[in-house]
Amino acid sequence: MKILVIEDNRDIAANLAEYFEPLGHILDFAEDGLEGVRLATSESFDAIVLDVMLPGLDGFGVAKKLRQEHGVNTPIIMLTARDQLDDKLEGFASGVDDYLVKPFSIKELEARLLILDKHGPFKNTDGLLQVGNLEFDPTTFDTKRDGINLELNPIQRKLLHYLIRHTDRVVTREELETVVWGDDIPDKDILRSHIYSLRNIIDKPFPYPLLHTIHGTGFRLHKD
Amino acid sequence: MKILVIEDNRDIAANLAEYFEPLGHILDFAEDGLEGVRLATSESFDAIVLDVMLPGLDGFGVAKKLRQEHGVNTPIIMLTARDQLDDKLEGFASGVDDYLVKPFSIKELEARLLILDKHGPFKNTDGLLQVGNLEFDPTTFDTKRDGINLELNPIQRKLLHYLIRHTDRVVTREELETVVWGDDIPDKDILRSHIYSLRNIIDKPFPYPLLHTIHGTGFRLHKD
DNA sequence: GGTGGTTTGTCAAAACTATGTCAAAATTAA
DNA sequence: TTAATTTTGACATAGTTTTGACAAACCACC
Repeated sequence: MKILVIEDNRDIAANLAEYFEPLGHILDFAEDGLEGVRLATSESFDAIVLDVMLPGLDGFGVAKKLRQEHGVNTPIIMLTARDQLDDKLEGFASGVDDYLVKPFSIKELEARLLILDKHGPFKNTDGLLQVGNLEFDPTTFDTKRDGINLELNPIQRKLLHYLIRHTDRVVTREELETVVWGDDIPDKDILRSHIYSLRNIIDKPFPYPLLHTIHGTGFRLHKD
Repeated sequence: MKILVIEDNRDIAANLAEYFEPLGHILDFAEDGLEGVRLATSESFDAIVLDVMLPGLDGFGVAKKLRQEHGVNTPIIMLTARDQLDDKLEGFASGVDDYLVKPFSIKELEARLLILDKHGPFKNTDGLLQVGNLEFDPTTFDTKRDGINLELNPIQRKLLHYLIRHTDRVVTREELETVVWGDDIPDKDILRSHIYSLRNIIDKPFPYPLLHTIHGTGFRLHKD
């Protein structure tokens, strides 16, 4: 299984790695809530282990953000220090799938993770992002408009993924450049070419465009 | 939801009825293990609430019977008086999906039932896995496509097993490398050769390929 | 409403990188 | 030792990204 661990306590994180990695699982770590959200939305995992107490955005916030804003439906197990019913209910209300109270047994965590894995991909199809008739599935990379399959290359995918997650909002050129190149933003204005080619695929063959230019600022993906 | 409650304590049963029925759920009751098995196999439920301590066949026995002998994969939530790790692990090993320690909060039970409902019945994982006409049995390693037996070597098996468990999802090179070599990922790009040889076996002799390359990211096993 | 500077769109060729292919060498297991 | 498996490297191919040059659109100012 590929598991995302969102936990600021390095001892716990190290323990999990030590136990699960030799069993053939792949763990990724985030040390705070926002980093967790970033990872959970940019890659695909089989499960997320989420601590409640985190610097910045707490566990409930992370779960809500993932479920409501990003349409991520990866199973989440929440870890908490307090065995309080209200915490659990708040967790479940935030979209959490299971709940473990610290100190927890790593074997119980394993058993619960395996259960979540067995349940497999969810029956509902959210996780699928869409604007109007354009849709993008971040786990399979399937991209369609009007039911027609579109083929994107890696940069086009990153751009569309970011744009579609921020549908209707104006996204600056710098944001997009950071999404694609991280901190090594090229000095030339290469983004232009990529936006051009993205448009050729997602807009050109269709009656009206979804990707609009905001002169002097950036771009905006929206219907109408 | 339609819920089967297997519980010999009438007070608890009455409480559950009192709480859940007004919420629109339908409850059926069994007072011992065998009666529970009989009901669970003769009707279809969305979830089963199962006490461990039962006259005759106990909860573990009921779960095992349902899963192994009757192939019932309705989600089961187990109730126990003791908060012992071994009990929980035995429960999970018997095929139970969740676990609650008495005295439990009825609201927590409700939250957990709703989650199980959202997940639906789990897929059988010890049975064979398949995509299209390709099948792989993780216990015997039998591999077939179009009914024709295929011979895989250990690395090819690991790759196929991982890919087929994540059918349709884009799997990164890094994931596959971790699956095969753990933390000692070779510095050269050896994976390429193994994918090549895996393809020679599972795709080359057949009219259309199932293993697709996602340039810049990894691979994806899927039909069409 | 024209004018000049700036930003963005267009496109194809060049530079680059990732992947496919295969056979021989090295390693490991029987 | 023999047989099977795994690694290596070399070359071919396919796909991606960058570049640069020109055109069009936009904006601010007169």
